Formats: sequence, C-alpha cells, structure tokens
Amino acid sequence: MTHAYRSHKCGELRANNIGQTTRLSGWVHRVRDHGGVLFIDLRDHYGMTQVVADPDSPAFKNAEKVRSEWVIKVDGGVRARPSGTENQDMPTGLIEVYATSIEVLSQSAELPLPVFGEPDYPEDTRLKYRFLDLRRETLHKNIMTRTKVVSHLRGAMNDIGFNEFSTPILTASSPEGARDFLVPSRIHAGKFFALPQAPQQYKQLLMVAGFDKYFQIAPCFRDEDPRADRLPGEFYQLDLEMSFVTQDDLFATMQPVIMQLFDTFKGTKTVRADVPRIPHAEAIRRFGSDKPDLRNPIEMQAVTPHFAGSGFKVFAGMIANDPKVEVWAIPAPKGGSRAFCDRMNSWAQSQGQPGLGYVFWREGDEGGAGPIAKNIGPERTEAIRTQMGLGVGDACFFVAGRPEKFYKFAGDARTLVGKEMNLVNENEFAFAWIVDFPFYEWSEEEKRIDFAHNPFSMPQGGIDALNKQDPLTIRAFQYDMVCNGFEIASGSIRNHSPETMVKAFEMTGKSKAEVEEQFGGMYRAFQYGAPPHGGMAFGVDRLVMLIVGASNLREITLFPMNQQAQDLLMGAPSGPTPKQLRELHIRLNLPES
RNA sequence: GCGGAAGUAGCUCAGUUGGUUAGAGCGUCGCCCUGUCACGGCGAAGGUCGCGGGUUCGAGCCCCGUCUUUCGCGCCA
Repeated sequence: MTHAYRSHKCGELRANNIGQTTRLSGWVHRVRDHGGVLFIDLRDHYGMTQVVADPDSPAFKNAEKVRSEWVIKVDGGVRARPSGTENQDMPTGLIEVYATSIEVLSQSAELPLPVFGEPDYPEDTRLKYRFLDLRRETLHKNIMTRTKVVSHLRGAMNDIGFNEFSTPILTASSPEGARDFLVPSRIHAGKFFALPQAPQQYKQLLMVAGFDKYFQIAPCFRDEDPRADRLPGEFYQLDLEMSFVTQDDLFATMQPVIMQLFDTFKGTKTVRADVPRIPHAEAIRRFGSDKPDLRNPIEMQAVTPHFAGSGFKVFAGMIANDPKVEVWAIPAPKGGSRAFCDRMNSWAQSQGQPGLGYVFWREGDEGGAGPIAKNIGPERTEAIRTQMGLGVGDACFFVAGRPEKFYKFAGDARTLVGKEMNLVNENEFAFAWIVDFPFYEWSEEEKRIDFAHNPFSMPQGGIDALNKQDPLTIRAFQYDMVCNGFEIASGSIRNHSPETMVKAFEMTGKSKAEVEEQFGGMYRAFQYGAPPHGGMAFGVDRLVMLIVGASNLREITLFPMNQQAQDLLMGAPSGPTPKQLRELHIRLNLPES
C-alpha cells in the first residue's frame, strides 16, 4: 500500500533504486519542455529529483500543464538516465523518475519573486512573500543551519550540566537600557507589562533561589531602531548564569562551547585556536574598537613624541595646547602609493574629518614621501618608520586629538586599510575576550556619570573602589566575546551585595529609595543570602550570521520585521478593535498628520 | 530625529547632451521542438517611468516638495 503522498523524498533516490516504482510529492522547481520529452525538477525540503514524461506516458497531458511552484504528486518508475545525460552536480543526478501519473495538488499564481535562482530582490517583496523567499535554496539552507546551531548549543549546554529554564515573557519594565515594548493590562487599568529586554534579573534571581548553571535560548525584546546586524523588535540569546564562579571560570566554561560550535559548522573555513584576552583600554588603543576584527593584522601605536615640537604645526600645536592630545599611527603595509594615500584622505574627508595625514615610502623616497614627512623632517620620519616596523612600499596614516574623540574614526581607518590592502583572511574565525570594561562613563547629555554597560556588574575593587576611586577609572568584571569584528557575547560577574548595588546607583544620582522601587525584586533578593554569581549571553542571530557568512540578519531569520519594525507578511502591528481598546481602558491619542 | 543611496513591465535592470512609438533578460500566454538540467526557436500581451508641482516648444532624464525602501548616525544598560 503506497502512502497517499510519497514513498520517497525528493533528495533520496539513487542508482540502487533503479527499477523500483516510486511516489514523490513536491514543488515544480523548473520545467524544460522539449515538445516530445519534458523534464520537471521536483523539489521538496530534502532535495530535487528529475521527473520525465513523454507522449507515451499517461502523465504527459498533466506534465504539459504544470508551472513553477505548483505542488504535484508524481507516480512513476525509477530508471537510470541515458548514458551521457547524467548530472554529476546533483545527488540524484544518476537517476530520473519516468512519470506514469501526475496529480496537481495545488496551483501557483504568477510569482512575485522567482524561487529559482538567487538574485537580490527588494526587501519589502521578500518579506511580504516570505514563504516564497524561504523556499529559495540559500535562505532555506541558512534557516536549517540556524536550527542546527540552536540544537547544537542546547545539546552542548546540557552536556556540561546546564539546566534550561523558561522565564516570563510578560514582566516589568526596566528603567535602564533600551526602550521597552509594553503590553497593556486589562485587569489593572492604566498599567502595563513589559516584554523582557533580556532575562537578566530573572536569571540572577534563579541563582539567589539556589539553582545553578542556568541557560536558556531566550527571546529578547527591544524597541530600538535596527541595523544590518541588529534586528528590530526581537532577537534570541543563549543566556546563561552560574553561581560561585569567577570570570576565569566563565571563560573556561564557554570558550570550548563556542570553539566547538564553530569547529562543527565552519565548513571550509578555519578557526583560530588562540583566543586572547584583551583589556578594553588596550583594544581601543591597538584596534580603535572594543570589538576588534583580529583577522586584520594592523595594530595602531601612539607616536605622539615624534610630532611634539615638530615642524608639522597642526599636530605640534595640538600637542602643545593640551596634554591629553595624542597622535596615533595606523600602519598600512603595501599601501605605499600616493593614489592609495589620497584615496584614504578623501575617504576621511567624506567621514567629516579634516583629512588623513600620511607618510609613504617608495623607491627613490626611502626617507619618506608626503607632506608630513617634509614638515617633520627625515629624522622624525625615520623614527616613526622604525617604531612601526615599516619599509619601502608601505604607508602610515596619522590621527591626532584626544583619543576618546578619535579612536572610533581611527578604528574605521584601520578596518578600511585592512580591506583595501586585502589583509583580512575572509575564511577564518578569530575570537577574543575583551575584558575590564569601564564601569562608568561620562554622559554629556545628562551631565553626570552613568553606567557604561551593565549596572548589575561588579565593580573591580568592590565598594572600596566606589568610595575611594575616581569613578571614571573604575573597571568592571564585565567582558565581551568578539569574533571577526562582531560582539557575539556580553557578560559580567554580578554585583550581589545590596550595599554595593545601592552605592553603585548612588554614583549615577539614583537614591536608595529609587533603587528599591525600580529593582525591588533584586534588591529584596540580595537581602537574603545571594551567592556570588556571573554569566553572559551570546547573540544567537549573530553567531548564525557569522557561521553562514550572511551580511544581514534577515538572511538567517525566518520571519523578520522590516526596518520600520513591521511584519509585512502578517500585517503587524495592526489597529486594535474598539472592543479591545475599551477592555484595556485605552484611548488613542494619535499624532496629527 | 539626522545623513547617504535607490525607486522605470509581475521580477531584475538598461535608458546617451532634455528630442520619434521607453528597451533587454527572467516570468506569463500562444505556436514549434524526443535528452534537458540557466534547454532552444518564433510570436504576443504586459508601463500613470513612486507621487505632486515647476522649468521647457518638448521631461524617465533638470529643479522643488513628498512618500517608500535600504545603509549608516543618534539609540541599543
């Protein structure tokens, strides 16, 4: 008795099935009609099989009718392809199914975007017809990789003794951090739930509750504008927390999980075994970024003394007027041509910079060419060349000012040089832990110090540091894991002392009463025996993006929203009914337009 | 909120210095074709050049406004 729809999957039949009868169901991927003989590539989730019909077959009439993306059921016999017509590029390429019957299960209207082929299509079309987009090979494969990555991570975490807990989705708004999504309460007029930006407080409460080694593939919700590497609305994290651990314990626990994950899914790429730990301040100075791409070998250095008192009056003047001014050098191996240096200079100007000073060394100009070399003279130029380890054929770019103002631009210049000079090995994954993040930063907007990152992280030096140290020099047990220039994880050892927590917030202008009110659950929990604990969260979307080599999160997400945070397929968000609003005690106050 | 880029057939795009009837490929429809796998050949249908205004004898092209999409900035503890 044959199954109603299929005896085999479309990717399944091989030479050893020749002679068998088979029943396949799937989508018509492509039709090639030669008049007398007609080929249909039949596709399902598992693969593709060539179906053949000719005028002798009772299926021929229906075969002539079918069009791309119709769903059909084919009965037929598996036979070898005639010698010379085998397709070595297809797993099923040695065989074909000679159709004796074709039943149309479902027709397709003219396609708004073709499933066959992989050209780019407008995002709104792709998102509105996401179910078609998802049929396409690359996206279909990416989504399956994502599913396997999530499954792998879940397995790996279980294997090393972590326990998966689900935390609430309807929860309280958190005053720090991103903008919340709010959900109105029907029972409590005028009150709202918030969707969690992360299960941060819940996982810490789990530790206080005596559980250990929590993890969750957790949905997180943030109402912020998106980027190519940041989805609007919702995203997933591999969230974890452990009790009685140090920062080193967390690295030792999670580094193997991540290395093994990439090792499993790297394909033809390589995974750099060395995972350095780089203090935040050092990362800024060497790479101009707190998420450096270590595949790029360029490292910057300060060369301030070579410009102090020099004939390059712009830099010399800045240095003389402000002791905090530095000059950083960005070496560009093999960049020693005027054309390249000028191109970098115009790029800098397009970034709103006055320009990008440079020296380059070439045959006949071994002492250094370019306006800066002329202005500072041969000795200083040579000193820079020696310090940076450069030679003929190389160039070096310079930025000056207060590092906190220009480091980001310097980092962008480093990235661009690496790209232009082809210094980045695209087939490698290079990881690092960035450690010792600053605890506080100065908020120009609020004219006060504010948390640089997670307010629940433990300041290094504890409450003593908060009492005695210049707050802007305090570091936190706060760390990121980066890969190829992306932040893939962020975490910290938490502050589990209520006094330290109150003091930490006090520095940012929050009273004890405000802390108790806004973080009541946590504050109360810490009164009753909180274990030292810490954890981190990996961005699942970014991990998958890196693994499949996608440059946009929409390529690895099933049903993403567009940049305006709309779901074009489902038509969300949508207007509520008057009844819904009445029950929720809400009257709309819409902007005029 | 701000800045860059884009918007021409169902889809991807071309369209010269402003000048006749806005083109191609894919797809669709019709005819032909017995070994293709991006099949091939012939033919047809399909257009408010995002929208509104302006300049001009004449605008897809120039100007102004506006909308949409996208990338970035702000934002994202």
